[in-house]
Amino acid sequence: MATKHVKEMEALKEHLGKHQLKLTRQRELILSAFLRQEHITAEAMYHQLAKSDPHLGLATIYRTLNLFCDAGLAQARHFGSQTKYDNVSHKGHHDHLICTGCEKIVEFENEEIERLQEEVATRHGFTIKTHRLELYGLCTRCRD
Amino acid sequence: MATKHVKEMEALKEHLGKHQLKLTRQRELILSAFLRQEHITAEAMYHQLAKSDPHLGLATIYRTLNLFCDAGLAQARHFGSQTKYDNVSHKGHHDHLICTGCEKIVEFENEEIERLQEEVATRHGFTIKTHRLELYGLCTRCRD
DNA sequence: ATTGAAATTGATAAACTGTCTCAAAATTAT
DNA sequence: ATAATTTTGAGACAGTTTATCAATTTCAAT
Ligand SMILES: [Mn+2]
Ligand SMILES: [Mn+2]
Ligand SMILES: [Zn+2]
Ligand SMILES: [Zn+2]
Repeated sequence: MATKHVKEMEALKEHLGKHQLKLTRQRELILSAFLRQEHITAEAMYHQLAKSDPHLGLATIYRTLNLFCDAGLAQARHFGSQTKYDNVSHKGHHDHLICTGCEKIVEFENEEIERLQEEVATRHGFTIKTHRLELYGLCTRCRD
Repeated sequence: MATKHVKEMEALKEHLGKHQLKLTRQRELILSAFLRQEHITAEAMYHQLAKSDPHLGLATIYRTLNLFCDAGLAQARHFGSQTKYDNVSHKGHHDHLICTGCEKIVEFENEEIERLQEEVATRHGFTIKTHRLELYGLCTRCRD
């Protein structure tokens, strides 16, 4: 465990240092759980961690996942009814294909689309900071 | 008022007819208000209509705007914290540029992007039903 | 190692948005 | 007009996330 997720841990520590925040047992725990999962919700992580740490509060998980967003490790996504926290620390930015049949999520990047987005923005005098592209449909399996 | 929004009124009536729903004073009122605004929230409309119709219930507005979505006149968007109802009756499908400085929203269409989306989906075995593309950034005015 | 200021936590209350309930009212077909 | 059916409005309720605050933990300075 000391060998895994070192880079992300460093990134977190750097953010903490810059904002006079502290490194706690909970933050380490939640980071480790976060990096082990994709597109996880705060509640899902709460129940998952409750098995080994029954007293970890839900509020702490929300706070910490939001902290990861501030630190640039995570990004909040609004697919279903609950916010999903997406790991963007090792992968860079990416967008999503979402199957409305089985909830499967496929990540993709397409720099041609990204380029055209810039073009559209420029044409309207905008400077893009972020964007969100989600394609909803049916995967192969669910189409049959 | 009899001359305006006739087409949308017809579309609504057609949907009502097909689903044994009734045409009420509230539905006419809310349709008219809806077509007068862009990207409006249920609450904003509630307060707006309260001036002339203090007893129009918030639930009725939510129900009716959702009805418009079913009828294909409206589309729910999730920009801010509240759902915005977007008029798609006369315009067709479109995506959005959103200024995080002044909340300005610019609509755009780009069939090249749409085509590339299809391509990405196909490559992953998906059949797209809908999609959502939102570009967040600063407009000309807010950049200075 | 101890101290103490500052940040964090966990439990829970509260906020917020949207839907559900249900009796009363309105609509539409007969 | 009558009656069957749908709709409405008021408020209760539900789901998700944030705020509150006393107790605990961290960490920098002794
Ligand atoms: Mn992702
Ligand atoms: Mn729009
Ligand atoms: Zn599927
Ligand atoms: Zn602006």
